[in-house]
This record gives sequence, C-alpha cells and structure tokens, in this order.
Amino acid sequence: MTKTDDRRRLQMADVARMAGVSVSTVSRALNGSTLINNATRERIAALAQSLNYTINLGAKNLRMQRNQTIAVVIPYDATSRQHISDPFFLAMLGSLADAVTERGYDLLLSRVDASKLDSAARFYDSGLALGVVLIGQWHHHDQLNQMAARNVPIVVWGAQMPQQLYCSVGGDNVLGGQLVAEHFLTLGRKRILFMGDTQLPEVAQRYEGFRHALQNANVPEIKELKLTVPFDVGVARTALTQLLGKRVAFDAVFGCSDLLAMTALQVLRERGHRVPQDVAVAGYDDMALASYCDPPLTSVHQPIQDAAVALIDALLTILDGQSAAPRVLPVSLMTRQSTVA
Amino acid sequence: MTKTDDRRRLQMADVARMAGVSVSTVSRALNGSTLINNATRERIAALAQSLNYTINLGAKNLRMQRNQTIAVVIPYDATSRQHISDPFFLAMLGSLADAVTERGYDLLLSRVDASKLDSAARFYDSGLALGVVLIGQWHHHDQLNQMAARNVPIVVWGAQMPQQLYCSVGGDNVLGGQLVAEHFLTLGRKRILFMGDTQLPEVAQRYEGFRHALQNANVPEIKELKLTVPFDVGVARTALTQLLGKRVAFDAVFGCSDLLAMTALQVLRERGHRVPQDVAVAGYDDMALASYCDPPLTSVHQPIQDAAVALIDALLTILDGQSAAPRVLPVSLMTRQSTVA
DNA sequence: CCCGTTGTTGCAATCGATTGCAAAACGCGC
DNA sequence: GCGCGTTTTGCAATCGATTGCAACAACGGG
Repeated sequence: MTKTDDRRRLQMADVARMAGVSVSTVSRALNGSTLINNATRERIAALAQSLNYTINLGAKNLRMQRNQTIAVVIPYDATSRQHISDPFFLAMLGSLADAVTERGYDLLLSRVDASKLDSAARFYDSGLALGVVLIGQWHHHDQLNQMAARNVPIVVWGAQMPQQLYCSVGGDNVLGGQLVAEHFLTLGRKRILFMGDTQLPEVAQRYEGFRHALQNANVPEIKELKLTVPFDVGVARTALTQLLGKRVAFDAVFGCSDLLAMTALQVLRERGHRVPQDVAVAGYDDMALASYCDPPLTSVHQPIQDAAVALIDALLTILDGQSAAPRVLPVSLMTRQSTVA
Repeated sequence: MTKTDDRRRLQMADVARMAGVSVSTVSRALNGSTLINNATRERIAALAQSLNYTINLGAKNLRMQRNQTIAVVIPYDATSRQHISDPFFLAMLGSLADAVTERGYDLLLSRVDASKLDSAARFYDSGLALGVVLIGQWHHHDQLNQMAARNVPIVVWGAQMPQQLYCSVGGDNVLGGQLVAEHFLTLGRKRILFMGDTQLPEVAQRYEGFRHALQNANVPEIKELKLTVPFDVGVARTALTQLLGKRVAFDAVFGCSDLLAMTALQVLRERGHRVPQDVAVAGYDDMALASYCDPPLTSVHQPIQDAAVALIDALLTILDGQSAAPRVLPVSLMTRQSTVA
C-alpha cells in the first residue's frame, strides 16, 4: 500500500480561494459576524463543512491571546520514582476531566516532581494553559505561595493553611481525623495506630483532629503508635511489619488513605490478627475499593465530584479576575465491617 | 488588597531590548544556535533566566508547525451520562500520563461521546495535538477506520479486528476468555454465567475464547447463561438480580471486568450463595482492588503499563511517518480465592 | 445627476516566535 | 590602510488566524 501523499492541511486561505472571497470574509463568516451577507456566510459555512475544514486553534489562540486549556498537575515523588497509582488521584482526575469538559475547556494533564511544584507554572508561563489545578501541596506550601504571588492562576487540592496566598479546596481533614478517633473511642479502642506522613499538610490536619478527639476523651497519646509513612504501599508494609515485630500492642489502625488501611488489613491478617475483633481498621478517601474489600473498610468519605467542580469553578473565578476563597468541603465517616462486626 | 496590575507577559522582544540585541539573536541564543557568539549567548541566557522569561509555546508551535502534545481520549456513554469511573480506564490513563511525560510530550485529556468517536479527530484537525490515543473501540470500528483513512494519526486500545486500517494495541482477549473457561472447567464447573456486552469487540473476543474452550471440552453452551450487560455496575446488578429471580442455576460467573465480577460477588452473597463453594467468580483486568476484595478475586491480568508504553510508541512511530503494526499483549490468569478456596 | 447612507468586502497590521539571507564587524596578512 | 574570509548580527518574511479601517456597491432623496 503506497502511502497517500499526506498533503498540507487545509487552511483558511484555501477555503477563501475556493469560495472566491478573501480570508477576512471567511474568518468572519465562520465566526458568525453580522458584517457578512447572510447568503455569503451560509455559502462559506457549507463549503468549509464539505471540505472538512477545521480552524487551526494554535493560530487562533495566538491571535486572540487566549486559549481554552486548563492544566491539571499530579506531582510524583521523584525519590521513589512512583507512578500515579493511588486511586484517589486517579478518581479525582476523572472527575476533573468531566468538570473541565462540561465547561467547554480542554484538560492538559501533567506530572511534576513533587519537590519542584513550582515547575507546574510552566504551563501558564508558556501560554499553554490558562491556569493550573494542582493535586496536593506536598511539602511545598512556600513554592505555591510564590507562584500565587506572581499571579499564576492556580488552585490547589489540599489543606487550607495559615497565610496562604493561593486558593485551596480540600476536605475537612481535622473533622475527618476527629470522626475516626471518636468512632474508635466509641468502640472502646484506646490504643490507636496512626499511619501517615504528618509532614504533609493534609495528614497533619487529620492527625490534629485525631489527637484532639483523644484529648477530649482524656485518652493518652502514645508516641510509638504514630507511624510515619508516605502514601506508598511498599514502605507502609515494611514499616508496619517492623512495628509488629517490636511487639507494640494496638487495637485499632487509622490509615490516612484507603490503600494504607488495606495494607494494614493484609499485614494484620497475615500475622493472624482478626479484623475487627482484635484490631479495628479505618481508612481515608472512601474509594470504591473500600466498600468491596474484605472486610469492607470503614473510611472517611471525601466528595470527589464536588471537589473537582469546586476546583474548576475556583480557577475560572480567578481567571475572571476575581479572587476565590479557599473552600473546605464536608466529609463523613462511612462505617463498615472493618471496625464493627 | 488592590490587585497588582497584571502586566503584559514578558516576550522575546522585551528580552531583546534589555539585552540590546535583536529578537533573532535572542531566539538563536535561547535555542543554542552556534551562530551566536558564546559570550552573547550566555549573557542572554542569564538575562532571560533572571527575568523569568518563558517562551510562548503557542507562537513557537505555530511557526514551527509542530507541537508536543498527544491527545488521550476516553469515550463515555452519552445515554447513561456516565462519568469516568471504571478503574481500568483510570489506571490506563495514569500509565499513559507517565509514558507520555517520560518521552517529553504533553498529554491532552478529553472525553467524547462513544457514539461519535470520530469527533476525537478534532484534536488533530485543529492542530492542538499531534495524534490521538483512543481508549476502546466501543461500537464504532467503522468510524475509526475512516479516521485512519484520512490519515489522522491514531492508536486505539482495544481488539484487533479484520480489515482494520488503524493501529490497535490490546490484550489477548481470546486467550483471556479461554483461560477463564479452562480454569472453571478444571474446577468442574460447567454452568458458567458470562457477563458482558458482546457488541463490544473486546468482549466479543473474550466470549469467543470462552466458548471455544467449552467446545473443546465438549461442554454444551447454555443460552440463558449469557448475560448481556454494559460496563455499568447499576445495570449489571439489576440484570443479575433478575436472572437469579428466574431461578436459572449456575456454578460460576465470568465477569468481563473486575467491577462486573465484584458486583456479582456482592449480589450472590446478599442472596446467600457462598463464593467460591456454591459459585466461583472470575473477573477481568486484575485491578488493584481485585486482590484486596473479599474474597480476593481471580482475574485476567492485563499489562497496563506495557500497554501504555506500546500505545505511545506506536503513535510516535506513526508520527515518524512509518506504519505501526497492531499489537496483542499477553495476558495471564491470576488465580485467587474467589474460584479456589 | 450628485451625494450621503447603509451594507459588504478586502487590505494590511497583528499575535510572538523562527530562520534565510544580506550586511556588519572582526581579524589578519600584505 | 586595503582586501578578503570568518564570525556575528539584524532585517524581513513567515506560520494561520483576527480585526480596524478604508473602499466599494447599491440605493434613495433632493
């Protein structure tokens, strides 16, 4: 099969020539300008249609000084060379794609090194996108503030922090942590293992709510029962195994993501602990897999679809020249058999 | 707080003026042309750096007649107004994002109505993207062929079909179906419920392999045990419930996605059937949740990361002017407790 | 028949970069 | 100080669209 000569893409000048008018006329006709005679407009529209002509958006955007693209950035941990795998990010991405599409924008998806969050600005700086939605603050609240300070339109999924210059949208992490702690306390569990990296703002807030609930109930906090692990199944597994090896006793586990909780579930079962009888386990995010797993996982539900809509709306507000206030979305505890039989 | 005057973006002309040279010189300097004196080049580079100047990619792309963007399109079912939710698509998307980023391209994510797959070509036609990766053929093999015929660079995740003009990458669906059937037969199960929509090429192939294995073993095919349902948990649940109401007996279920299989798992359990003792259940895709669910789900593993890499490489090959052959990737059966206790 | 209006159309500048070609600057030997 | 070969630089055209402004046609009134 000989390859058909991949001839030059059709452009406005071609349509103009074939219609016997100037490029300006074609441009105006296709954009529905009232300057153009109705008959001419329709004739040109029909011709363009039949030629299967599509306007070159690059050229249009350049001239119009505007485009219709929103960048969504999911940071990755360069040290562990991890791929996007956490279902939470993926689910968020799916909802964002819907929200963006619904509003008639395009979505540019990218990943950046979590230690250089500010490189996410390149999409704005280079004019590729109107603004940026960043999933997670990671360790670089400061970089985000700097970007906001130089007027990069950016909205971040994550915790609301003091002295924050950028707009954030996130779940009520303090409440989430508190709900889990209270739930465990109601069940009479007092030696609760906390799994998460409190260096991350969101996790820090969950821990704060968690600790606060313990204090309120006059339950002492136990140092060894704070297990600092990243959102990484492998690391979590070894850390937990190690802890169990040290024979530290606990009767409940609070994993700061469903994946962490489910890892705990597996490790505990392998070691012969019964869930929830011996150890109750709760997770965070309430992903689809939480309700399917064995036993179904108690988890803090975050409203992902609302979150995606809120993120996009906030960004559009900023693009509109207004300022968007940070938002904290409600969360709720989904109680399942991993904590109550 | 008064909004700081969001002054015009810096452009090459500005840098040129400040450096006391022409735009051409700046352009060449930043692109590392050897025409430029080393000292000058460095001076300009340093200046640009300090000014935080970023080149306008829209303008550059227009002039260069090229960009670095690949469109990834995930169709949606307009009739059910479904959001991206199937974890398989999301996982694929994650892997694609990594593969694309790794090769230095950007990823434009979009959704199109599954009944108008050809509208995915707009990203190419409008010059927004170099080419398109489409996830799934759905019901429109014909539209894809037409796109390929008019030289739209496109690669499709899905089944390889006869008289196919486009490049596809997919799992070995026939083998997958066969593996599941053989596994069930080995377990002595002969009344196997097939759940999936054989209108979809991939599912049709799985069914073909499945049926073939039954024939080979001289096991009769049972008409009522083919349940035609889309990849939609809600629909699947009602269809299965209905079937159970009709008292049709079966001792195994083959769900064409993990989500379908897990839905079956739940429905069966609700109705008091034990898995795997009364009914064995197998799924497809081997998502993370398959190994976590209760009981862990036997499933056909598809190499998603390899698939993503293969898709992108195929597209790049096509963009390079060569032709890319369709690829069928190996699959394997992950046996877990949902079929063997 | 001339002129002002109104309704259409085209010319040419513009968006922000790249690049072929001509011109300027430089070095060097005579 | 001149001529010639090398570097180095800048002018101007170009990518494919949009749009202000001027030009032109048609028409009606005086």
